[in-house]
Amino acid sequence: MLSKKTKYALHALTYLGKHREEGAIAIHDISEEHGISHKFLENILLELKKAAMLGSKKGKGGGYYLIKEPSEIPLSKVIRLLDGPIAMLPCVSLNYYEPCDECKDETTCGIHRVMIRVRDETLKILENKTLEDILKE
Amino acid sequence: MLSKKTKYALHALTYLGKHREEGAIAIHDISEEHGISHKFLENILLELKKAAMLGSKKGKGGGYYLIKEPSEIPLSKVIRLLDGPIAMLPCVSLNYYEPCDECKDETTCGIHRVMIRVRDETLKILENKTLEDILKE
DNA sequence: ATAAACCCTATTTTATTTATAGGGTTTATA
DNA sequence: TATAAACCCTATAAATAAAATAGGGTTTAT
Repeated sequence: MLSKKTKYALHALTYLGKHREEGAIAIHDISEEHGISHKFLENILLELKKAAMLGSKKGKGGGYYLIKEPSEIPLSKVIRLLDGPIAMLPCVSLNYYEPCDECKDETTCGIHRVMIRVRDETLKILENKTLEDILKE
Repeated sequence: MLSKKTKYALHALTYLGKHREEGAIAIHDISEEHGISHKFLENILLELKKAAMLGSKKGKGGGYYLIKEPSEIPLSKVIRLLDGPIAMLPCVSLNYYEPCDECKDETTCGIHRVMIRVRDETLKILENKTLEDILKE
């Protein structure tokens, strides 16, 4: 299951995408729209900014805005940033690999093999679907 | 990520599958093989039994054993039993549906739509891959 | 008889997620 | 140039969920 953090991030990005023409959008506007605590959302937006998905403008009238085309923000990137691994097992994670400590030999583990397939199919979707796809109804 | 409970369950089923000819297998044998706490594993095996995947035999020489062909135990069933939903969002779960409380309208939510696709592709694998597939190397 | 194993319920521990708190810095604009 | 609006940072608390432990009762093969 995706964490609330990730869900909030996706909703925030969607909101920023929809209001892209209006320049910087205040945290407040987004947090009210989706009933997210202002401070919690702030942390998330900062992470998105550090990851070069968002830009920000300080001072009165400031806020956040997309600095990439929605088509250039794959969902996989957002999920990995806020949630970590997409894979169902650490031993098949591409970005957060760790051996499973229950498993003796990865190369002969049948569970491992199946989970690689699940990972690949999931990534096929999440790396190709972008914010743009979410924006269009 | 799959919980340890699910991983333990899969390993236990695999072990039981491999030693199917030997009749009832004691918890102890499995917990030693995979370094799982005896009591914790016991809980898991009981759940698997309640779900009609395992049978058990009491008394000296007793233990657990598969009561289905490995080909009749899809991985989706094991995961759902121990971990709950397979979907990435409650609002797209087939077996554990709940509305997302951040989301105003499910029918127009782009995130919802993508996650249905992820769910379907994941299930396509996990419902067709069975214990049998895990058993063969 | 008894030891081995099943069966059950409750509690504790640990980790993770979610949220809050509080304050400092920057900057547009009146 | 004061000030309000918004960014930025670190730390901590509260809530929830996962993992493990505890302890004891019941069944049954030998």
